Amino acid sequence: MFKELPDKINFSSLERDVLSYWKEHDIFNKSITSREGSESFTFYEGPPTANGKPGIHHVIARAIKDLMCRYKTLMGYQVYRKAGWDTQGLPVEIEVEKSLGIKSKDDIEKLGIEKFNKACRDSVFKYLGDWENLTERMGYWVNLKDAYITYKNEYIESVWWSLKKFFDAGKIYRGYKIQPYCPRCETPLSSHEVAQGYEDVKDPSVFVKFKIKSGRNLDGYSFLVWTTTPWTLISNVALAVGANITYVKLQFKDSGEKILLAKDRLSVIKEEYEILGELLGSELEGTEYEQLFPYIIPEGNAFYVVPGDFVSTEDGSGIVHIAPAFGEDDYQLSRKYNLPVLQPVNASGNFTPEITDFAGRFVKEADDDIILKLKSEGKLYRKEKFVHSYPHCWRCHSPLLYYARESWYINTPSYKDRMIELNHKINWFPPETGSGRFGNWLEENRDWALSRDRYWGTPLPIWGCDSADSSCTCGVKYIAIGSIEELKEKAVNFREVFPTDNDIDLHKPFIDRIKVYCPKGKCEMTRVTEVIDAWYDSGSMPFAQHHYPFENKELFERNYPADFIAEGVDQTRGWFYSLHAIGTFLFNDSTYKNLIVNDLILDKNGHKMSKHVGNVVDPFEIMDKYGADILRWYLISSSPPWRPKMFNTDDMIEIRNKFFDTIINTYRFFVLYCNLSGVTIDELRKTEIPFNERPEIDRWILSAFEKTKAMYIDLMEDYQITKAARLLSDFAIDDLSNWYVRRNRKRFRLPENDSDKFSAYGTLYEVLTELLKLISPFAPFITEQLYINLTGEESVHLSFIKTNEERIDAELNYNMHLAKLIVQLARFMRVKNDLKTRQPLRQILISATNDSEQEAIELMKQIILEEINIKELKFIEKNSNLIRRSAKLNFKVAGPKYGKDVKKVAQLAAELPQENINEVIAKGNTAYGGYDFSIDDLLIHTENIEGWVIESQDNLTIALDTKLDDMLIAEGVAREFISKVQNIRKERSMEVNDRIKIKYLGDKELNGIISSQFKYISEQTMAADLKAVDEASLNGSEELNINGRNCRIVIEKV
RNA sequence: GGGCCAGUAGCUCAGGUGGUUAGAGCACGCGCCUUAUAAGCGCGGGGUGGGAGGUUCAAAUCCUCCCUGGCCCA
Repeated sequence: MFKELPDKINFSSLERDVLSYWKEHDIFNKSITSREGSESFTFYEGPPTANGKPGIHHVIARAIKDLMCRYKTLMGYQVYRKAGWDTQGLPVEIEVEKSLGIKSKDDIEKLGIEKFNKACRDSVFKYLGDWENLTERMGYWVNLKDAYITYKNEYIESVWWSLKKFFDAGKIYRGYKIQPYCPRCETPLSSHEVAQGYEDVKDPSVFVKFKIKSGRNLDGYSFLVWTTTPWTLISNVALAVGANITYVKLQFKDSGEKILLAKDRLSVIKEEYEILGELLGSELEGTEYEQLFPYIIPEGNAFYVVPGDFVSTEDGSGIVHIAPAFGEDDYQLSRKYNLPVLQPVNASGNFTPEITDFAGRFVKEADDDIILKLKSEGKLYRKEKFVHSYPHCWRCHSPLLYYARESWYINTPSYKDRMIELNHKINWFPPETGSGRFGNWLEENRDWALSRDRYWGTPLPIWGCDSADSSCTCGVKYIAIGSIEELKEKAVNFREVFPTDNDIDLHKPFIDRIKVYCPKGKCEMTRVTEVIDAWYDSGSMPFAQHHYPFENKELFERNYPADFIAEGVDQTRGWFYSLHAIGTFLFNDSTYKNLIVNDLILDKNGHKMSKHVGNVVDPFEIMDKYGADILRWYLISSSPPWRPKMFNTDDMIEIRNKFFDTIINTYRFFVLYCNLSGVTIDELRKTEIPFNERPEIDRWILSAFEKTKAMYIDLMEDYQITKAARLLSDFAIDDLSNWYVRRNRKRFRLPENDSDKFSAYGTLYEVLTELLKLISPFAPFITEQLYINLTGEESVHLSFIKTNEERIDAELNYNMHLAKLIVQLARFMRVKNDLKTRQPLRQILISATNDSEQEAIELMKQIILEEINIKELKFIEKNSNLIRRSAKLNFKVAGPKYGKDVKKVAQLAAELPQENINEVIAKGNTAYGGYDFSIDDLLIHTENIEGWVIESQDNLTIALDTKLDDMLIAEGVAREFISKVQNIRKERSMEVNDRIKIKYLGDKELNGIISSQFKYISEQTMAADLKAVDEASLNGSEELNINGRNCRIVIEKV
């Protein structure tokens, strides 16, 4: 007996049952061990930070990862799936700062780094439970027990190994550069961190007047200068102009004030003016002006005009203010012209005491007062506010400042070309993310700002000579340490800091206490203070997760590079980049071969989900309500994952009703009849009918299924998961359920030993079980339950997808397509002529366009006739002169042939006389209006068949014989009567094999018809008794309308 | 300001190497089929294919510009 399903399935509880089954039977583990020795499919898990709650957007990425891994397992690959956690870096520190009520680095120092880092370590897995629950509940198979954790010594050691490689190759250097800097966290940020944090803000936009000191005929003029960061004006040392830009001298009509600006930027001047002359930027070079804010008097030459090739006339005034400490271009210019650098801002972003008016104030907040001061001194021309996107700290949301700072860099541009080259090998889904967003990023690759002036991170394993500048003559400034072993060897005081190996903790503050000997042995070295960017940690996971190269060498090599990764689009310049940058250098190969990028999940109305707005969807709630299968199916099938998705729960109901209920009901149907007739799995095996002996319709569904499977595999191999899901849905609903099962219901009720019945059982069984395999990567729960019930095997996820492409019969598929088309047309005609399908008709007449089509229809005859309830199918001779046809030009063929004449030719084709049409059908071509038409040039439609009502579509034309005789009418009545009885049975929830007694009373004619159809009606309705009775025996009767005749009826269960 | 993506029915989405009635599902109305189905089928209403140009015999599809939205960058 097959297990029956309850009428109402609670997906959520079914899924929980499956989860405990998996756990109990260790199915996940078996899905890996059972593939021992097979080719491996390598997947890398991008580590999430477990100190934030998981959301719905995590479900989509994990659903994608899971389904590809499950699919590859079904295809026979061995797929290791090691989980991982990103546990270090600023996000963790910020959480801890919040919970400890700490606001700055000073507070951390006061608390003590040891305590602070311990708190970080403890907080890392704050939401671990939520993450594990989500992972398990949604059915994401990943090995959580053996997860890599980035703060572990082993992990850090591998990272050190890689850093030493970079260092020894001369790729890591200490540099002085303008960096985006978070004044709150007091640390520089890497470019990919900056990329995370753009926000729209309202900033001041001011035009300032710089008064010219002396110059050729420029006395009394001021330079008009535009800036959006007034606070940097205090540090101004120069102005830049474009050498080839034309500038104008103008005078305001009202005030008489004289101003200089680029000619192309005159639109910024609002009042009336007069132009007094033009000159080129190059002529302005060297012009001196008065210092705007004389708080600090710099040494050396300053306050004059220099040329800058970055100056444009796109916005502003065409004159750019230069503050070398606060801009990349500015800094480069200061190097070139030996300009002084004014840096009156401290590490917290506050003005230093020299700036008397603003001392101690945060620079951005001083903007407004600086503007006021400019105004009161008559130096302000105009101020506005404007909204633009400005980088903010991606964790604490403070606006970033651009600072000249010293820190450590990786010289990634030195191998940028190789990164670009290797990127071409990667299959990006969608490709435009790889070529556009990622490709452009590589093209403009910058040095990776590696170091962070923070605490909870992988310490940069670089030690510097304590006396490098003065007494020491060894000449070794810095060395990198690449392993614990190496550290032990070179350390001065290893056992003092770490008495035993168990005490080793590579983090601050301990590691900072270790001194090492200079390689020349003369002096001691101290570790630099910085930790590294946490993105470097995650980008090291391919090797660090296996503690390579210290352990698992072979394991790593077998699993590098990854065949597949998947994450959100926000990782493009995050994890995708760090993997690529590290992998390219270390292994000279792309770290991943294929990747699926998923976009954001928005709310129903296309807005970003945010706690603030309160439109966040809780994945647990959704899974409780609809189930993980449906959620997963929805996320993958509703639109390609790389398009922003508007999350709408209504769509999930539709998916359940249409797709999942159809699968489940197909299963129910199969099980119902198997159990009724006592057919078991064993019996199915014993009674298997050879493929070639099965009826056409069985061979058709198997052929259609194999075709679907082949397409599915093609799509999945190409990571087209959305199309694959839709394909399965279409097959299950249209072909399997609504055509095959519906058409063959009767065969499932045939008497016991009928081979036709066994063929139907066997066919449906096979398609159903195999189909469940294909669906299982997407919806792992329900498929598991049904598959186990059907096969008695341990798990669908341990099975193999096998192809039987030789069963694909293209001709048969086409024939069935034709049959469906004819059926559709016939139904349409019935509706038009008010003839319901239950009324049998005498004959259908079909005009086939050619012999092969006629043959095809002949083969499908039985199916067509049954489906539309017609007695006979006949063909009209294709050259019968009863047929009136019309022709239309086939543009696709005729277009290229006739070119400009095509319109004229189309006109001729439309008016082609009947004889010519007949000729072209008979001979293949005909001459008309000076053109020779071949059959391929034309689309021929049947307009009419004399004496018939017809309908046509494409090349098919059908006619119905709508005349009824007594026999047909009687049969129609019988079918109507049966249908009514069946409906009553259904309403009363009778079992399929319950026997009944029917008493009825109609008019004389109706009674006659029913009794003449006695056998047919009794059989169909499972009636043990069917008799006409009189008024008196009709207690509790129901009133029926049988094709316009009244009839009363009583039905009783026997 | 630059890059990428999207704009097709009230909603969600197909199609897209140019070929002349632009499709599906949901929702709405009418009808049909059915003792597996909350399913299915037919018909109907519903579309300036974001807008404007251009190339072409022919553009939803190719090109240019613009508009709107999203993401990314400066």
